[in-house]
Amino acid sequence: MDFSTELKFWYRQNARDLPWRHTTDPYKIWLSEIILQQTRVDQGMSYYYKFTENYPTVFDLAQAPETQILRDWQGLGYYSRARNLHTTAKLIVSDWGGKFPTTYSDLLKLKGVGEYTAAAISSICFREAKPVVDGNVYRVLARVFGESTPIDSTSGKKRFRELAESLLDHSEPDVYNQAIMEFGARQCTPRNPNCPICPLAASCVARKEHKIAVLPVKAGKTKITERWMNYLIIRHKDNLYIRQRTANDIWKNLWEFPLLETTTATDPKTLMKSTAWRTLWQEIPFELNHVSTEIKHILSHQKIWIRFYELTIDKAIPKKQRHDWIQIKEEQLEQHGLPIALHKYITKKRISH
DNA sequence: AAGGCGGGGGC
DNA sequence: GCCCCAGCCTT
Repeated sequence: MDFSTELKFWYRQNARDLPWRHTTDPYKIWLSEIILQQTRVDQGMSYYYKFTENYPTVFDLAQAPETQILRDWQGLGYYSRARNLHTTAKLIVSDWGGKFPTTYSDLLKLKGVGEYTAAAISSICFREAKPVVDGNVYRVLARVFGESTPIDSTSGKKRFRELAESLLDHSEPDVYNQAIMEFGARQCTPRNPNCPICPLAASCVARKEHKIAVLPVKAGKTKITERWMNYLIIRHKDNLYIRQRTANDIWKNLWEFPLLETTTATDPKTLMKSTAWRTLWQEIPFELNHVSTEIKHILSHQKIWIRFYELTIDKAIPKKQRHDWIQIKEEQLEQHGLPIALHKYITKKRISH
């Protein structure tokens, strides 16, 4: 059996029953593909159900306010996906009459749809012969063919794309593409692949040359930067103050409490004597109720130390001194998408009360 | 061509 | 701790 036949044979016996495998509706497939970018199936599953239920059609998604979409995306990460999701939904309605484009090249023009996603949608929904090249495919091809060009280099991407092109099953691109990804996710796993029962073991170069552990090769190393965030949870009766993060930074367009970010670790005493603190409060009287311990929050490229200051005030902060904060009722907080570290802190508080 | 962008899970 | 996940966009 050749490569694609072997993979499809394996797939028909080992495919998981996943909800997006029961449809070829491009809207649903698009949703699932965006959700699954850099995301494990197990993690994305509940979000797929949430989005298909809350937004059954592209019209529902297009009409929804972005804040609501970000709230539903809360916790999934890479929030540009949610913003682009909204942008594209609106464009599909306005320029395409609510019907998705049917070709790879047209799909590729959509915000948030790159080569991988365009190939996935066009092959699964329209059987266009375009190979998907995702993390799974890099791993399977690198091992089976002993390809050691770094997958994060320009030349490596070209090599793997060409290799994938040459292997693509043109008669069933939809089945083949899902087969090779499923094979990478379940059989040829990053660590401890199940080589003893692998149908490709006999021809696998990495297996023969004992390179399973070193393939695929990745060249780049991400630099981790540290940040210190001090959040002010300011209560006035049953009101809270929040602001939206609008800068080109992590958590863009999500909501947060008033923030004092420092460039080094700063203990509460020092922070409350700093000019930043005094500038923020000016003459407003407040009562400090609680200061949390430092909470470590790890992102792929940042290590963030978060401390929460819980305060109450007797009089609402005058508009002039409110910076870009808005005042909301405490129960309205859940209508806003928060970084998951903030959401967890608030939720835990509520339970402990 | 390189770097930024989340959060969770496996080991 | 480190690595990886149905990647994409910006500079």
